[in-house]
Amino acid sequence: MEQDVSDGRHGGRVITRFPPEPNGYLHIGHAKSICLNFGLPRDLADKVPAGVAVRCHLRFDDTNPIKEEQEYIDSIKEDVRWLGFDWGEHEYHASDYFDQLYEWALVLIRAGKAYVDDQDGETIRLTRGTLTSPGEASPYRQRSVEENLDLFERMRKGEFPDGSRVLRTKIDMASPNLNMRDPVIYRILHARHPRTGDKWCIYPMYDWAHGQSDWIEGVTHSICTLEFEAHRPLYDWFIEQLQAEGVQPPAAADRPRQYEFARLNLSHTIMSKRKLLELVRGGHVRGWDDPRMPTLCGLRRRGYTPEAIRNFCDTIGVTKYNAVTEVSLLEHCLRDDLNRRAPRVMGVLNPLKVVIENYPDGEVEHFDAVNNPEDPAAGTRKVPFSRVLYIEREDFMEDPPRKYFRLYPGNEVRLRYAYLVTATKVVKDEAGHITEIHCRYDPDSRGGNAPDGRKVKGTIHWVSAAHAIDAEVRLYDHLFKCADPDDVPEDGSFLDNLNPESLKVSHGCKVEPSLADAGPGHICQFERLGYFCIDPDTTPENLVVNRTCTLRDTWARIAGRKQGG
RNA sequence: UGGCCCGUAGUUCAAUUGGCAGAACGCCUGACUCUGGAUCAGGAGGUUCCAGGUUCGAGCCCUGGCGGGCCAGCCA
Repeated sequence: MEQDVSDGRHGGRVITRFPPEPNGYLHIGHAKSICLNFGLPRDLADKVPAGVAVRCHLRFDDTNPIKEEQEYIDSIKEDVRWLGFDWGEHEYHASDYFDQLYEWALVLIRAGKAYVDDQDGETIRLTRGTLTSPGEASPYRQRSVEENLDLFERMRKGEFPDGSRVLRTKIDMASPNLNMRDPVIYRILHARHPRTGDKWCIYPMYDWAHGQSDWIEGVTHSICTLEFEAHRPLYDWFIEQLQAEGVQPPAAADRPRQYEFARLNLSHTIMSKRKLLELVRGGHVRGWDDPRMPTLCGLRRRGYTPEAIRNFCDTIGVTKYNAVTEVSLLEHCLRDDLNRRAPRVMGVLNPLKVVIENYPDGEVEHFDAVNNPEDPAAGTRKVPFSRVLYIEREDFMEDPPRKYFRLYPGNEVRLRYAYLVTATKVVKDEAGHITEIHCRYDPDSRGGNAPDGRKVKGTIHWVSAAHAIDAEVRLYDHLFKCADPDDVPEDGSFLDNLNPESLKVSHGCKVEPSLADAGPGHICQFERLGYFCIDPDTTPENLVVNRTCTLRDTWARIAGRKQGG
């Protein structure tokens, strides 16, 4: 689509825009649009002669002051930057064009192509007709230019209450495209605008503001989602009418074209701003940045990286087919990126005490541990080892099934980077719960190498009890328990599909001391467990860690398969 | 029941614009490994929604169906 354009149209210029309405937080669906709009010109930059404009604007579609807030504007800018995109000087607001839009509305009125309608919203709706029947003309449709000019001026001055009058364009009440049945382009809203304050009490509708904003900015490719397809004839109509009246935008740009693509749908989550808001308001999540939310700030807190999200957006492609992408693809992109960058550490989520019987009490050794096998430049670190350790409770079984090659009585495993140990004794409390394991270590296996070359199947992670840092770990799962949360019976709600186990908090987890210096946002891999990041809730007394995602776990699949029969 | 858009592997997308239907993810098998991770190799998986037509040749063009989406805000 865009290749055709780079060979000729618009003089080679490619100017796109990302046009959020500042009425909520950006989510992964917006990321698709951001990557598309910013990515297109970025990728074309070196294929175009010097001096030819190739860029993406950030434009806030702030035409409805009732729903929009500065808070959202700030968060949107932060999120777009975080994703790795830069709009340079090209930050705009539809509200920047309110004066121009007003002037152009006058042009339409003078040309007899717009009129003030005194009917109320209900009446306008009723007379618009239906999908199969034409609408009826408003009794005010034939007002004189002078009367329209006068009324519109008085609308602007604030002489009329909200909802009493609107400015409509005169197109075709019988059009099969409902958007062409004399759409409203101005409504009266006595509301304070975050940017223009009380200057206006009439505000342009989306259709009137969007295309003309594109035109003013010299946008060449106005890329939006599928539901605006039916608006394209209107988009074109406005510009054609203005051109017919001899209007040119200040920049004298040729007219922009609108293109549509399918918005992102992700399984196991929802993307609707309204429903997201419902989750927040209803206390089903802790806020917009809850790590289970598909919002960009939620994903960021969860430990997602901009690279992972961008790669995901590249992978899913762009079509007009209304598709549902599996979350597993997003998670694959996440792991792919984290695998390359996340430093490895050892952490024990569900600690089980291990005493090395034949290891001297009070002695401490430090072993070299590789920070990232995928990145030699990441170097190594020292990990302390002593007589009393913690291992993962799941890494010991008193009575193991076949093909279980972790610790069990009599079996030898490797404590990663440290020693080979063999379980000798199981200690239990009165209730029969295992409270600790005793092992013997092979002093000749220092560093984890079998002196005689004997094969040791299992390698498990551990943390020295005396040196461990306590941590609270938050384990996340999909927010919804089924692929399509909106798939509910007639009287049901998407809330019925919330996954009750989407958050599990583990207290008393033990992590290696190297994590002491890491601050909020720090990402790492707990070996064999998954990727984790430090949550902003962390205090000097309480380390809080989010599990970003698990590692791919073949054993869990095998075990699950057996259980499931 | 009007108009517009879309139908290719379980999923997301390709197919040099009419020339042997492919990739990635997922799934399965194997190799390797001091992460049961990663990596590597292999495998299964298709009536290209259906039916006609044009053509030497159709996923692609034409006609008609079927299925899905969007549109009746003074939201965007």
